[in-house]
Order: sequence, then structure tokens, then C-alpha cells
Amino acid sequence: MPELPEVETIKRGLQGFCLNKKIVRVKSYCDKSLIGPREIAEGRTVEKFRRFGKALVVDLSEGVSLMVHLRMTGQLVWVSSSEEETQQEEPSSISTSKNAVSNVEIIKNLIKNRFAGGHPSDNFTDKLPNKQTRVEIEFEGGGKLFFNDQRKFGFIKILPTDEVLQDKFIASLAPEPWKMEAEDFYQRLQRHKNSPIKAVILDQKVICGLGNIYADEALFYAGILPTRKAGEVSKTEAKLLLKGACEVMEKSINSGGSTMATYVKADGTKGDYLRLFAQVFRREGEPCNRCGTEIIKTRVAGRGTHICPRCQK
DNA sequence: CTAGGATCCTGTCAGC
DNA sequence: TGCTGACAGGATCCTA
Repeated sequence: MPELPEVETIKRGLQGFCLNKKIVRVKSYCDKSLIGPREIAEGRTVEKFRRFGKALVVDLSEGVSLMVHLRMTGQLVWVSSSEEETQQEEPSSISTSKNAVSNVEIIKNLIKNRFAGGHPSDNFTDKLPNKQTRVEIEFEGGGKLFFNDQRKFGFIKILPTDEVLQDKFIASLAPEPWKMEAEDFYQRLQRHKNSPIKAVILDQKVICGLGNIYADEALFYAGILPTRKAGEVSKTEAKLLLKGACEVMEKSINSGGSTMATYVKADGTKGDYLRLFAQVFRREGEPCNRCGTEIIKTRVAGRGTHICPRCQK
């Protein structure tokens, strides 16, 4: 799920909460979610955050690093120590009007003491750890960082800092769109000329950062049908597509991660930033904002795909 | 090397 | 109600 803008938003948010804090304990609830020896992270201090595409790297003191990949359903939730003293009630019935007011207060308090990012779900306001908690990192002073992941595709890997760049995923990543020349991008597309353009731009070795949302949004921006063969995308179109990738992701980062969470509105119901942002993603059946034609959902490269059949050629 | 499909895992939802 | 299959904001592995 979480694509580059969400990971960037998490990076920025977590920096504010746990930079210079000391890890006292790393607890694993699921063997496959925590890779590497947890002991070498305990007692180390958080010194720096780095992001490589959709991967987040937390550098600790004495040459140890954590590499986090959220994959489809991962999320990171920081819970500050002040919440632990006050957190008692669970906001379980926010949809019932009777309790709406008090529950809004509870949720507001929770949010004040939390920072959450990644796959949006109720876990953001749930009591933690919960059933989906895979790793729990406790800091000196009581703050905690929870790694939750429904499908267990994501992971936290503990490794020496000097081995981060040799990690297979990180080593093979292509540049981010804003660091790539249009000509280079075009040449990369040509290397996969018989694949649908959408499949190619989802390949992190071709261009990094895009996932299913921003791929659809960038293709809409450039007016390109996702089913087109990459080899048949012209230089001009490639340039526009690269620009679209930059625009949609930058816009998302600047608004705090368009897909960050469901947020709680004043009436206790939930809103979704994605809906304010997306032109096509999950808008099937709704009119295109540009031409009014109905957005349709199809399947391309094994992924749900949203297009405006009129704006995209 | 590329291309396409299966696969990892849990949860939810539509359809019967 | 219970069952079944499809699908899900990702990436890798296997096969041809």
C-alpha cells in the first residue's frame, strides 16, 4: 500500500518523535516480520532517518540500522508515553450517535499523542498492541513504536549500517522520478517494450516510488492508457508521464501524504484524504473531473486499474 | 535478458 | 447463516 509519499510522510513524522531516543527493547510477535538479531538494536539510539524508494531506514548508534518495508498493509504507529497513562477507553463505537461526542474527544486525545502512517485502518486509533502488531519497539522514557501488518508481507530488518546499500532491494532500486532525466526514462521504457506501460512503471528497478495509486494517477495525468505497450510510448509522452509521476507524488507529500489515514472528522465519522486527491483511483462509476466521462475500473498487469476512457489514449 | 503468472498472508465483501 | 471465490495501495520467484 504505502507508496513513496506515505513513507516520506512517515519519515518526517517519526523524526519529530523518536530522533535521539534510545531503544530499550525490541519485541517480536511474528517471526517473519522481524529479520536479524534484535539484540543489536537494543540499547542503541536513533540517529538518522533515510528513505530509499518505499523503504525506510533508521540508522542507530554504533553502526546498526533498521530497514522497514511496509509492503501492502504495513503501518507504523508511534505512541508517546503520555498516552499510556491516560489510554484506558477504547473508541469502539464511534459510529453510534449516542456516544459520538465523547468518542470524538477520546479520539482527538489519541491522535494528539500518536503519529501513524501506512496502510489506513482502525489500528491508527486502536489500543495497541493488537492482533496485527508484529513488532513493538520500546524507547527509554516509555514511547513505543508499533509495526502492524495484516498480511505479513512487510518486515523490519536489523542489519549493520554499512550493509544497507548492499541490501538486494535497495541496491537494485532505480532513481526517483525527480532525479531521472526524461531521456533516461524513455530508454528504460524501451527495455520493456512489450509490457503494458503500467506494469513497467510499477517496476521499482525502472523508476522507484510509484505503486498502484500513483501509477494510475500519473498515467491519467499524462493521458496514457495503462494497457499501451511501453515501447509505443513516445518520447513526448514519456516526458509527460515522468512529470506526472513527480507531480502526483509531490502533491501528495506536500499535503502530508494523500493516502495517510482515514482521518476523524468533527462529527466522529471518518474521511479519506485519498478522495480529495485522486482523479481516477477508486473513482470508478464517478465522472472524470476533466471531461465528465465515467471512470472505469479494469485489470492490467494483475492489478486493479482505473482510467478515464476519454482522457487517456 | 524479458514477460507473465503464481505466491507469500489475513481479512472483507459480494454472491449464492 | 454459512460457504466460496475474488480481491487487496507490493515485490519476488518461477517458468517459458
